[in-house]
Amino acid sequence: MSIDIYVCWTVERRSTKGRLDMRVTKAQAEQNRAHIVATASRLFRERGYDGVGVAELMAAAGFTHGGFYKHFRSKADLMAEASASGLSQTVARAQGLDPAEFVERYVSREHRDGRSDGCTIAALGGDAARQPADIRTEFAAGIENLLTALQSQGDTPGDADQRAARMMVIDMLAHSVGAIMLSRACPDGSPLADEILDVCRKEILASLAQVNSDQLAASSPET
Amino acid sequence: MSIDIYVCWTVERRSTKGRLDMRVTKAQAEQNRAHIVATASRLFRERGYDGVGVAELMAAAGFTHGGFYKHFRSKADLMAEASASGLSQTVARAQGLDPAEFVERYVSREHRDGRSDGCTIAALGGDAARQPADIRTEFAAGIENLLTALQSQGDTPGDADQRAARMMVIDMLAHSVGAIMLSRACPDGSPLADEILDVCRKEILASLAQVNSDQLAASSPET
DNA sequence: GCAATACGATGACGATCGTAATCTAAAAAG
DNA sequence: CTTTTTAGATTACGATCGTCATCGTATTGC
Repeated sequence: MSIDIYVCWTVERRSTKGRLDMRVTKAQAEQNRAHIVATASRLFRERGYDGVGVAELMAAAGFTHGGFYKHFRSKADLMAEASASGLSQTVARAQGLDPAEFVERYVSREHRDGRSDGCTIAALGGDAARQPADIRTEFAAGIENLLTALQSQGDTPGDADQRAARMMVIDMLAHSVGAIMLSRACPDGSPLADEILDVCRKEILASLAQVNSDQLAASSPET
Repeated sequence: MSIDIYVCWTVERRSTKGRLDMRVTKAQAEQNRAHIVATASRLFRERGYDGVGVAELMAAAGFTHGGFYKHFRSKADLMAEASASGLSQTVARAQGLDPAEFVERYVSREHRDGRSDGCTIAALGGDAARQPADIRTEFAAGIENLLTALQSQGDTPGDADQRAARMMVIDMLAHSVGAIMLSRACPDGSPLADEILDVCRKEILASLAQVNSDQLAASSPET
């Protein structure tokens, strides 16, 4: 997943150092741009929007800071794009998972401890709330996409109460996000951090199971 | 609530401008320090730890930035103190509320739209995860205090399964925090933002009611 | 092939960042 | 009363911030 196929020809290029300045194919440039966005998405998740500067970001992608504004109109623009990229990655990973499977992976120590490769909502949701409208719009779209992805795999095949399924998924997502964020706010080896995760995973799965059994009961006419 | 009794003698003082530099009572200094912490707690909640500089912070409190290091060893120190202050405010407000009352106030539009006066966990939890250990320790302590405050008012009077009550409160808190953060990440007038809040409030209250009825059923010996 | 284009490097800009030294005068200590 | 202490203002440090101007060159459009 998220293989990051980007071959580091740029490093080679920069190793030639001094004066061998060479221009780059249109396709290469596009690829470079995508690589910058991917790098930004990772770095922002790790240290927050304000925690990474343009220069450091470009350096991490294998470039100098000068070329930045050939690709993006501002840092805020990149923030929006990197957010969208990260969010769609989360959506892609949720595809084909039923809610219980999603929760099992989402509310886990591995996810909590892997900020840079984890869910953008959990990593940057708190920061996004303070950002301009276009970034929050990306978040809303990402959340909406995640909802439909999770709903499509739900156990409600198809009838009028897809509304109930949507409600269930919204609630489950908020619950899972809250569990991760609360756990991450605690010190690293903290017992409370693990307790929060374990308790919430159990409770969320239980409430999913209960919804399913309610549905079963509703579908059988008697008792 | 949180009346901010701090009388603005400092403004008067600063209006005297130029050369009337006067020293301040030990009690005044202590009061000033507390005021700086309170101002920082509010500003940090509004704009994040990285979103407010020392100079702006001191100016907001009515001082120049020079005196800062007479009160705090570093900005990180103030961040820890401001966090602790904000967290204990949240705990104080939760005192005497049963879980349902807490949820009703917490998972609300008023709370979501009032970042600077709202819960520190919801406002800075995402940022805290990226901060040094001492700040996360403050958060863990604050969360623990909030848990006991909410548990003390729960409907479980006192027996061996206080563990169940604790689990319930942990789960409810993570759920509520997630709802607020998710809603805040959406654009200002967004329907999704309100939908998340409404759905989650309803579901959290429902699950609280169910826990209560389960308890009732368990306490009565037959059926 | 020639001219125009544009990616990326280099360097610099004003502003702001966290931190610190210096100074002043009144409160605290004696 | 004299001395010491210290809260807070002023000023300044070096680093970093986001942004931009300049330039060179290889790619692109003709």
